[in-house]
Amino acid sequence: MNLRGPIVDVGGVRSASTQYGERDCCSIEIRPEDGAADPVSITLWGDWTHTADHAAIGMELLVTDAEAGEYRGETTYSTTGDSAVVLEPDFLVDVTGIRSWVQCPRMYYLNKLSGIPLNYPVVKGTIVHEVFGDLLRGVDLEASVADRVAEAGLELGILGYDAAEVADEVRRNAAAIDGWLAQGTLTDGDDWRSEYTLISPTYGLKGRADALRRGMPVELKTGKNTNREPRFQDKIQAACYGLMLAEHDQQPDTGTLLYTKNTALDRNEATGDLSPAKEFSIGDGLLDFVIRTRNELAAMEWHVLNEPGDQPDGQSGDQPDGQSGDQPGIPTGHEADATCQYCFEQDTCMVVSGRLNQESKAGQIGAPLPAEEREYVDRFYRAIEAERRETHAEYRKLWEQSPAERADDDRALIDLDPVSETELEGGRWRLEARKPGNAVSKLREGDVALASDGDPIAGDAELGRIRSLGDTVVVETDEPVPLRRLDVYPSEISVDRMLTAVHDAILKGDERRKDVLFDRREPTFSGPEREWIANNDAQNDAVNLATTAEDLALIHGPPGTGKTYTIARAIEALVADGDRVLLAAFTNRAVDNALAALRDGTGAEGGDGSPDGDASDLAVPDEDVVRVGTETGVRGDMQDVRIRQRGDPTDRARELESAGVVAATTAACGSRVLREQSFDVALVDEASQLTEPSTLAAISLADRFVLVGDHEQLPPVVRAENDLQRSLFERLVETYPEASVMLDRQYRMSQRIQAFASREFYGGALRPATGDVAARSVADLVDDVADLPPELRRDVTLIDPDGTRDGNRNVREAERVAAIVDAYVAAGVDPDDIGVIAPFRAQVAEIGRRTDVTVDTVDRFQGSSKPVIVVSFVATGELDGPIFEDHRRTNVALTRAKQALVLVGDRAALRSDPFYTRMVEWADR
DNA sequence: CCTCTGCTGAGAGGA
Repeated sequence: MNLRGPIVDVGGVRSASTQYGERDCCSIEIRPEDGAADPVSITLWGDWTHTADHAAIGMELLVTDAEAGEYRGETTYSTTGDSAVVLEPDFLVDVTGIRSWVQCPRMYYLNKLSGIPLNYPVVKGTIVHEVFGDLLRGVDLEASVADRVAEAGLELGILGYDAAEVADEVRRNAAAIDGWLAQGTLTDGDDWRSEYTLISPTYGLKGRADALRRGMPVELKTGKNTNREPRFQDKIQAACYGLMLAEHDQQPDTGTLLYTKNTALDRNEATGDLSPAKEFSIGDGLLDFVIRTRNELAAMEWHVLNEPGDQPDGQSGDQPDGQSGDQPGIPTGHEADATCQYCFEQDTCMVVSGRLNQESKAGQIGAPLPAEEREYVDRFYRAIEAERRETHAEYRKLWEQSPAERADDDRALIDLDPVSETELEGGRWRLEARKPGNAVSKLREGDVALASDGDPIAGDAELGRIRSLGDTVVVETDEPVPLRRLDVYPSEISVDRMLTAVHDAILKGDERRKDVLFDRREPTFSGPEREWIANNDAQNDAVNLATTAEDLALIHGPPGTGKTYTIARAIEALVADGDRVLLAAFTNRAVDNALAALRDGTGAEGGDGSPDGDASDLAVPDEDVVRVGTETGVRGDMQDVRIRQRGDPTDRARELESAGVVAATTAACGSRVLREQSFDVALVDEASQLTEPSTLAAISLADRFVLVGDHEQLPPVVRAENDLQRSLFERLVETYPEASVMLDRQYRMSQRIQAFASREFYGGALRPATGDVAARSVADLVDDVADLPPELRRDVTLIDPDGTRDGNRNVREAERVAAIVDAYVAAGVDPDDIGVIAPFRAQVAEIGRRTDVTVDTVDRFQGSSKPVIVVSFVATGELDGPIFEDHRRTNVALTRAKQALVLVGDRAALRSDPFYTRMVEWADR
């Protein structure tokens, strides 16, 4: 039987006499998650006491194949020969993490912190792996090499390599594979599968095997190994995949490692140490070792989040015993018996240890960073790791949900009806399935998703890309799978990139920059003030702030104040001054919006936000602009400036390096290619929706930076509650008010509509830009106001439909909202001019069933506007819940309207809160 | 109780 639950007590390791002789054992008490409230005792025998050494109260423990026994009238449990003991099984460790951990735990930490930079061996390795996959799929070697080298054009170009020399080297590596395959190893009976994604809920592991041959893992290594044996960490990697295959009821007993630099195929097989393929047996002992190693790693990660430890204050840093006593969860290297002298990470290791004053086996180089900077790294490291845990929770949905929960959840499409599996050119597959009824999900075209036969864990599953999501679902994969289910595949890329951004900014960052970030130095400005924008002083000030900043400038743009227009003018001005500019934002939509404004020389939304609506004469020519992003991420009309990865290395690199303006999401700023670029100025839009580390990813690439945002609108989207919730923009606006300017004239809302938001959020400073804007009224939208029902003739109105909240819906309110929309349309308002906003997706769906106009959540409405906005509040009784407590969300909802705003909600519920009471009084006036 | 977008998928090397 399997036992699982949080640990409530860990006993000491003792020796016991058994029929097999003296054996070590250790008792652990857990509170089983199912059944009785009483803790149960489990005795871990033999090598599992190693895991007991790493266990702590509060950790989750799983013991498989435990055996029940009786001791002094109580049922106790113990491990058996088949048992596995797993700590924190919900923490999904990457196989590559285990690989580096067995070399040295500190290497695991360093890889995570600093990321793997753009370098040639790694890029080449990736290409060889792709060629390997192609060969297994039957693609011609020459065609594959040419194609895969071309695909890596941009990265190779940045590294200064030319296609022919890379192709030569790849060909030599591939020849070793090809030769091995041809040697007769690939017999008729062989069944191959390339790039197999594996997730193991039992062992808390995930990863992707290069290939399976007859169910046995095959790992490709593009390096050389002249030893008779495979490298230990390589064996461990392959063994991890073997372990995870147990989840599929397969028990591989052999692993193969293919070292492609070992090209001496002509050597005698019997003596030939240089054969590329090395086999090894995967025995139970090795698998148990893998699990124990994973437990060590998972335990260390648990300590990061659950033991705050001393602040690294510079005094308690040197722990003589070699333990990272004051920084739990930060490996020192003493855990391993690796030799630092031979380690390629030795220098990095010593520098990081020196900077952060960490204990490390390799020793320290250089002076420690100031305590406040070390504290900063520590704080964000923890916050980001907490966010990683939340990502792991999303993986859990792949196996944990009951069918009913799954039907409610929108992270997967289930009960698909497979239609066809078609082989494409290059051996890939196109899977098609019919979607039942009106199933909706978070999946989007272009997303990477897990296609499966209905069971993504134990069944047949392939990672692929969604091509189409109409009535039929189309997915492209490497191997065919009966497409019955499609799941969102959670990605840790965002958290990984936040971590490297903190590393780059603090450990490698410029001192002057850090002085400003840590409030040790006031930002300065120099140079002449010029007139860039007539008729709007705040916008003009904002551009001047951006052009004269020697450190940073902050532009606070409330709703409708012409943020995008100002950004475009600021970039033009900077480019005119000879600066190279990075334009970044959190979402692809915001990047493309700002880029569009820059390219057509006006503001977005047809000049909304521009004082005169004139095109600028400084417009940046298209050939100087490059958009970095994926094909599906980038808007259609920006594809012409999107840089392709594929192509001649020299051409691609020149295209990027010669661009005066590079536009990308902050996530893309953390990519290996952009981390190699540098800019004079980084301008970040939607900065108030960015976590501090994400902002760092963009601004670390530039000497100076400009942040544009509005901290009175929506904050960053994060899963965990911690330091990531506050944006750098908000922090800096508070620290350096004199480095910021607020755009105070808005081009959207009527006087009546903007009054509440202006008073509540902007200290009354927000005002209509012109008399025409102020005078906007519902009368502008209809021939005769008398055609509207009396309550809708007002520009702002509150309607109480006397409904009842049911979960996240309110049916009666939804009906009333639909009736209001109908009344506007009947009076002659264009349905395209009406938008409906609700706090919950359930209510959005409820209203959407009753009307054809745009209905969406607040979050999705941010950044756009409509002449008529109807807001459904849903709540009755009490206004509890964070969705109402964060008033910024209400600010966004109310400020989408230009001419007419209708609030639909329960008057009594709204009056239960002072803020909403003021809103009701404003609407009723 | 909830809202939500990024990621080319992860992982690719070196005595």
